[in-house]
Amino acid sequence: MDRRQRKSRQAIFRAFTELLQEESYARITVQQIIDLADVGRTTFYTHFETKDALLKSFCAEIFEHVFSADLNKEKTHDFSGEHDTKARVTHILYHLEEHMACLPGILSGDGDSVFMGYFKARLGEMFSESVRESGKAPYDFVLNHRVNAFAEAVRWWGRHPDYTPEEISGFFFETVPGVR
Amino acid sequence: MDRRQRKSRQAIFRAFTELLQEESYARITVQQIIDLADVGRTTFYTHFETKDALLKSFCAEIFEHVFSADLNKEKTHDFSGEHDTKARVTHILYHLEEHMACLPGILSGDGDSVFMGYFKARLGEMFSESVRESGKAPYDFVLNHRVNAFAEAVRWWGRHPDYTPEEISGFFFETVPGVR
DNA sequence: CCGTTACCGAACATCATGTTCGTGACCATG
DNA sequence: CATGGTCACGAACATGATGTTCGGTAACGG
Repeated sequence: MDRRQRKSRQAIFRAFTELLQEESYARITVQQIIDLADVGRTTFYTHFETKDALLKSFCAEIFEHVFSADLNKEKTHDFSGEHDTKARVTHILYHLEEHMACLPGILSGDGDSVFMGYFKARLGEMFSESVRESGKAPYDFVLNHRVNAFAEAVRWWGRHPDYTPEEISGFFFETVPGVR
Repeated sequence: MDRRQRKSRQAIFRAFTELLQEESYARITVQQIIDLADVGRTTFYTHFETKDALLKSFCAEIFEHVFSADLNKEKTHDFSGEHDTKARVTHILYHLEEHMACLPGILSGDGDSVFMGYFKARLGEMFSESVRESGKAPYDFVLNHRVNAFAEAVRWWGRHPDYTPEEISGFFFETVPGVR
């Protein structure tokens, strides 16, 4: 890829992350992004079709990072049973922590659905095998509950950033029993 | 209040609910509302400062209805302990069911935060006494989890409308143990 | 060195929100 | 019924954001 392309793309992402730490996604304008990134308006739109497309790429990149790192670890260790899931969850939290500063900006208002959409899809895969059909509640309901419980735990974390990943993980497993 | 005022206000609400059943809040324009309500643009803005203000009024009205009816019932019966909360929850679900058709429109994308903001605030009050400090997880975390679990149960219900309020209530208490 | 490709920036089109204003209809009083 | 005050009307306007077009310029890579 052309060096100029990389530079522009990088500058846009950089500016975007910076803005997200001070303002909610909905209130960030393309103008602010291109001013801070110091690229032309046209350049922005050749890289990203819309503002939403930027957010999507951004989220996709975060989660690829967060979850692929997790998969590597999984290959290396290959635990089984309860311990494995706990380790994975904690590990995910560690990787999410790196992007913590952006979370409030993304999660407030409009960007929420994009971010959570990606996140919950990934979590759904991860928890899908952990649900046992036991009571009357449909599989779907229970899976949905666990996915949301974890997503909300992360959101809660964003408002109480002083806790460690291990603590958050602990709170989650304590509050949502039955996860293996 | 002037009859003309009531008529306009009612017409706007009516049009809004109707539109919400077919389109997400974010995609509904003021133009659509005033066309369907058959009122002037000026009229709309004398009744509601902004489009968001309309949504807020709308949500406020729904929840006043849903929760105040619940409080009446509470006064009449005044159960205590587990049974009471279950009855209240089921009752809330019954009242929410009346507005079910609007939910997908409100919950997708932008309106979500307004609706959920109101909803969770109310639920927070309701569940606040039900949380016992037992494990390591902070009170705040546990309360947040229960509130969200219920809110998400309602959202799930919106995607699976064939279940009854009792069933949803049952799923909720089965999935989230420890609620009194 | 040269063709290709990306960037620039200013202007433009479009669309939705919210405002202004003069006019006319309605309503609650005397 | 009369009359003053309130509300509704609609067209035009201001604003602000998104996304597009285009001719010119500079950097890249072979």
